[in-house]
Amino acid sequence: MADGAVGATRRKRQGTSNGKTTLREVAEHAGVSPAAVSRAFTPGSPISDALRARVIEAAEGLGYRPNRMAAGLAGGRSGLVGIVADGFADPGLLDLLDHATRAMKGHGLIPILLNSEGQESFEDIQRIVHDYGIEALLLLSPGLSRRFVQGVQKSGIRYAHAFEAHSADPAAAQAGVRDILAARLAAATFAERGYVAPAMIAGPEGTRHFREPANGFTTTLDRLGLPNRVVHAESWSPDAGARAMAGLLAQGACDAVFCASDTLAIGALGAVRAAGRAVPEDIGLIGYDDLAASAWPEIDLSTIAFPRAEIARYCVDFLARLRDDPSLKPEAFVAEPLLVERSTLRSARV
Amino acid sequence: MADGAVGATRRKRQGTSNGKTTLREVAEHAGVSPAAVSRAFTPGSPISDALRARVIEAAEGLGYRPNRMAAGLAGGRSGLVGIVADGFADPGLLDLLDHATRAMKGHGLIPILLNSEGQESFEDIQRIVHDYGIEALLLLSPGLSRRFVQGVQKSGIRYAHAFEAHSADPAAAQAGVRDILAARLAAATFAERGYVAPAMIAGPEGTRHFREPANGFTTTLDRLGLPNRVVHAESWSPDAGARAMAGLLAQGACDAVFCASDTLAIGALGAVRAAGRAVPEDIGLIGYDDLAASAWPEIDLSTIAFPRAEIARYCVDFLARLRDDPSLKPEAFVAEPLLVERSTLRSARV
DNA sequence: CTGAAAGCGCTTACAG
DNA sequence: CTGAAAGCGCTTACAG
Repeated sequence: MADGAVGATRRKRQGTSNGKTTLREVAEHAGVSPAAVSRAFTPGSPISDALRARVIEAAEGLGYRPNRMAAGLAGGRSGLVGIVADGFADPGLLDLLDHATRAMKGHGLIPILLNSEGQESFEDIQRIVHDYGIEALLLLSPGLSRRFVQGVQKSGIRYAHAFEAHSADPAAAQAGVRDILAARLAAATFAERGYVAPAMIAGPEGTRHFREPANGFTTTLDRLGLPNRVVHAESWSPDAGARAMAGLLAQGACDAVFCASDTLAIGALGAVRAAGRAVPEDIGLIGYDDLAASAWPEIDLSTIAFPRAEIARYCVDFLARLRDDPSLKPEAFVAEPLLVERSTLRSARV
Repeated sequence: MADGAVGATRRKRQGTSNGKTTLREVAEHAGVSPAAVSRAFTPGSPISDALRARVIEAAEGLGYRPNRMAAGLAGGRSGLVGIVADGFADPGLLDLLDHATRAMKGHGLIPILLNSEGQESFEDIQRIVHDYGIEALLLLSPGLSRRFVQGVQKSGIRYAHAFEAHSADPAAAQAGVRDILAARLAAATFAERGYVAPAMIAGPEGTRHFREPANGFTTTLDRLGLPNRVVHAESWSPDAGARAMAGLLAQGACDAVFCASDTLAIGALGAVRAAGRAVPEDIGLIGYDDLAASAWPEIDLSTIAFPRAEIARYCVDFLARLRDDPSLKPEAFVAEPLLVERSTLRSARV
């Protein structure tokens, strides 16, 4: 019967049915068991090609789509992955979000956006993961505390981590540029361009990305016999960058500044100009991120690229593979820091 | 018994249980029916204060949290709302996302990020809504086609729409600035500042935001007896803005330009300077959005504000109210366009 | 490879 | 107000 009359149920219920075809109806129309329908839609399930074909045909005829919530409940595979993000003032996040969501779509994964701005503790996130049967977490947040990351680690929740890249024996899947290498590159570049007193504006204290790049920066410069110093910005905003730069300028004695992010560098750039100093002659500037805005002619910032597209894709692909093979070992994708040459750096001495 | 032994089930299953307490266990510990536990957690359910208190106590003791997936399946209230977004190159979206997700958290709603960039048809979105029992849609996308919006409308899916604001008899909940008023304000401002040949760089043809602002712009200028013209950018990117501006400049005969977005205006600004013309003396510029970047000293763009925080919050709050009262009628929140005065406009004639 | 059955963790008409 | 029961739409050991 084409009208799909289902065995009389005692009462009409609302549920999420939404007037949509259910697995049971497909089973009846195809003349198979419900289990067969389920198997037909589950890759790797034990089912013959013939049976599967029959099911698929009936399903298409009825416009059937498995209800993922029910599948998640029954089988634990909701297809939901939580994107933990903060730093909503940094356009780089938007880019990451764009790439990550596109990659997820390719894997049939659905992104839940977990805004961890402010003091979202790991426990809060963990609760949501439980409440919704979220399968994995994608950490897209540079501002995550060590405590948070350790919490995720211990919880056993699957995850991948952008903004983290320790090539040796990673504790979890991660992808990123190694901050220390970026900092070394910046330091070496300043030296090569003839700057003699480089400084660094690092991110706010307490961030996981603070110590490593600062070390890379000072160590390299020490080795080259150049003076150097590191100050912190109070946040990642351009304003914070401008204030830090103003402070550096007030103390004199610096002619090049590496900023831990492009947002910081953009603020610093404004501060340098406001102080009547010339970029890149008086002051050289290197950012870190290569935001779209950094390429605008008004900004035109020399910076170290952070390959957001590759990193987002790598993390999502890893999560998708992990889903098919839970025994997968953590891996790291380490991108090389790359200098994007624009106008805030003197050219190399010839 | 504190160990919560549950009646012997025939087999161990994995499910999403995750080792977490279930409703049944709470019921047993509290010595009440499962229904009572469910009711205790559902505002407005028929349950005595005494019973509820007893349940809540047991629940807290066990660290119980209702599984939202199961609740969604059984009751149709998943708490999931889909954010339909595109334009991931525009930082304004990130801002909107930030405000919307924060507002949702306040209502216990969870955001699913639906990236509609490219050609995501309404049918695709509808499928996801079904698959996951998404309760409502928040349209945060300026680039949605009329077809898409009509599809949502007809589908009966609940939604709220940012970037839309027709005060009279709204067909659905919407919030935004009326483009036509923004365009009129820009036109009037140019006239007041003594510009004599204003032009407008509108968004790409085909966008829902094209015709209305263009009309507002030209009509106002016609009435004031000033020449005017409208060109389209090929996209919303700064590059597209720069190309449109270059085109305008090449033809001469314009001394002020209203851009349909700040991203466009930022590109236009670069093009004006690249052509060796002075802003705001030779060419006045007004953008639309008031992005964070527009306030950077290097940009310092005069623009018409789009109150993203209020708009995002309004939409989310509406969705939350609609959830509690499905009979709620659609409403519109119309924000007044407001000129943010910066350096790309001559000052008023004295 | 298949099907019947139990179960995932909740909700809600129904009958007190 | 309460509880027993049926149901939401799927999955997966179990026993062929």
